[in-house]
Amino acid sequence: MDYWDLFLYLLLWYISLPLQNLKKQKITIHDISKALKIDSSTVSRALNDSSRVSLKTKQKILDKAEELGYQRNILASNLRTNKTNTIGVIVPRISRSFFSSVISGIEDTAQNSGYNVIICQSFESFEREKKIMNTLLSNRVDGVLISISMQTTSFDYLKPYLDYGGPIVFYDRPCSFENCSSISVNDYKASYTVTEHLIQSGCKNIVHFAGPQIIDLYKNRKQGYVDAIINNGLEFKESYCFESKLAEEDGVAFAKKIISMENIDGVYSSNDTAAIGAMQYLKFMGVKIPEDIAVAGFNNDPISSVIEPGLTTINQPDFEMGKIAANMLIEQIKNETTNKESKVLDVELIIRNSSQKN
Amino acid sequence: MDYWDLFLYLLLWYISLPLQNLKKQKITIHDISKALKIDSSTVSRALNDSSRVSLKTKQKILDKAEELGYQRNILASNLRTNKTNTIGVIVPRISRSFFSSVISGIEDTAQNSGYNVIICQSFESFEREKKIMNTLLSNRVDGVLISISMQTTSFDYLKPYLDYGGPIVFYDRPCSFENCSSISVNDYKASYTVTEHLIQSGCKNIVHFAGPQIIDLYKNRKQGYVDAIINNGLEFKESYCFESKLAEEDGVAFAKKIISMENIDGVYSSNDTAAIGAMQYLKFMGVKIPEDIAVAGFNNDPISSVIEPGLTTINQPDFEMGKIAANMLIEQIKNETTNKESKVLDVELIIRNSSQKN
DNA sequence: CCCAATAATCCAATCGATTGGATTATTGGG
DNA sequence: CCCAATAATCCAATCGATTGGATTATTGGG
Repeated sequence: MDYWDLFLYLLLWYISLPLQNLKKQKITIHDISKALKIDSSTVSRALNDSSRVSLKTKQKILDKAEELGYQRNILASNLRTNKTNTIGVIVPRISRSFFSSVISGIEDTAQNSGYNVIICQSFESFEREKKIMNTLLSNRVDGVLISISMQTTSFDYLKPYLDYGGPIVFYDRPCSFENCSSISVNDYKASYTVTEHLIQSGCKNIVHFAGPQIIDLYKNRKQGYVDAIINNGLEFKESYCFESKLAEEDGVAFAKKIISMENIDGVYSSNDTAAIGAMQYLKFMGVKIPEDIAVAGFNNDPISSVIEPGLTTINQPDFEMGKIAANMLIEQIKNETTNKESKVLDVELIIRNSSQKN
Repeated sequence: MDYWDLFLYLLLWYISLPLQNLKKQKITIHDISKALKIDSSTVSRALNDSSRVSLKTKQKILDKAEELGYQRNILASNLRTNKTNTIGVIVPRISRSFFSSVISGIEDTAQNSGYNVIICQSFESFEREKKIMNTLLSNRVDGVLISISMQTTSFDYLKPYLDYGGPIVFYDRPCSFENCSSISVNDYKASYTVTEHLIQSGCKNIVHFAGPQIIDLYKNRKQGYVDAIINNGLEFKESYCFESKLAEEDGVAFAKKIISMENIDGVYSSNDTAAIGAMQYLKFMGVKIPEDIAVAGFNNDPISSVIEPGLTTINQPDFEMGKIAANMLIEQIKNETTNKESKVLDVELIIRNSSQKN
């Protein structure tokens, strides 16, 4: 008989094994409700500090919640209130220092306003961007901040989210779509300034590394370059413009072309990454910077101050842009309105040795 | 009478105004259910491709869902199934290139396995880390990947999440806590290798920029340095070890000290950031690298190949680490088990000019 | 001590999807 | 054509928190 007992005991133990690995049941308001014999609605109100609950009861409930280790189930709360207190951020790549600063700004503001942030990388892929937008909609984020990918030309994929009533704010790469707000820097003016700076430094034949022209941002940067060239009495040549995605390899490839062109004495790249690729190759080939060829970039990546010579570039208020973008979005979420608004921030020309011929 | 009609019309229009800004009601399975006179449970099963629904009905439901623009409400689904298909990632800073590569690896694996990723930055703050962990628990993420902050010494704040049954995997900065898995590189061995390389290159008095010694990772790196020094017949001096958070400014500050020490001929920094800060200052002061002082770092930041001379450093399999970490976590989520496992990856010494005296 | 006014608490429905079990419809062998 | 076996569909409860309205308890003036 003792053996039988032992057997039963072992059997029960064996059966219970898989259960030990299951997620423990979390404490809910109903547990508190039962423990105190107080209706769960009152518990809910107490936990939300409602004035409909007496101080005495509130304290009892809070104490019990603490004691049981209660943790509000946000999923249930969100479902009921139809809010998630979460904003989605779509970013081309977080590894670009510009974007990671913007994100820090966004997080800063969001946290102060009680919002969570979901960061998603599109890796400059349109397909990925569409998928992300879908996920964000499914997750019912309260708003979306987006910097579109270099491939994005159609914006229909944003429709479902807008129809749902979620606000969207474009940052860095603005685009005129429906009544969405946007925040960016004055790319045209910045570009004009850098180009003029190169000209004043003595450049006569300046090539331009342009980004994808389907993106307004890069179109504006190119236009700034074009106008500065023309307004300063130089001749604009389309053959001096190289379009690419501005990766480091693109810069290297363009540098090769430039060397074969022989008369080039200046480079203005739409970002630092490509500028640095070009500089590395030019230096490797014995071209003197800035004496033979002056170089300027855009973004003020940390790397631009480390390379030799230091790279002249444009510094953008990245952190601030993130803060403002988040503020604009949260404003719209709270007001449940969508009054279009386009903010444009000013930038700063950082002059280093790469551009100073004299 | 016509005026009255007009008045009524305007009144109705005015009343409806605020409604226009409200979020539109989304289509639910019940809308599909009503439209087709099919029970919502069948609709749900059809949308989940259950075998309990006939092909014909399934098609009808899918068509109607498409037609109405149905979008599954993930919140409701998650609440019911007690799963979120989301993993949380806590990272000190996304702007560090090492971490952004790890994240890319994590996202890659996660996406392939159907998981969403929430990225949260602790900015090396313990307080922030605790808050984030709380948010992740409240949001009931299915698992957490964490690289602890430089301030983290106590791990009690992880308890509630572990009690809840959520798995945690440490990456990059492992720590022996309960039965949590971890993945990291062989910091000790890497450190030993770099240090020995500096010695073989002719360095006799090598200082070490150490990270916070409360973090195992930095302890291991220091130990590798110490042992390499001793095993190669040099004298270890505690005064040659400078502890800091390894920011660029720290590197600059240490460089100042080094110059005043006069006999130093080598620097091994626990990260590239501080190494580069030091290099910049040393170069500025006219110290020749590597002839006067050889320098080596850790991480292989992009910047390390751009600075002159190129910085000798350790390349870690960052992207791979992210992939493996995510895989380990997802494995645990699926199996609902937590068998502790510590993976250690190997690294690669990248020799550039900053360390080659001869 | 009574009763109206106010405060505190409870009831019951709801958010949208999922799921075990019950019921109804269909199939096919005899 | 009948009926057992199987397929397809429906019923009803559930996940956990919230909320408008109903009910009960308390307060305080007379």
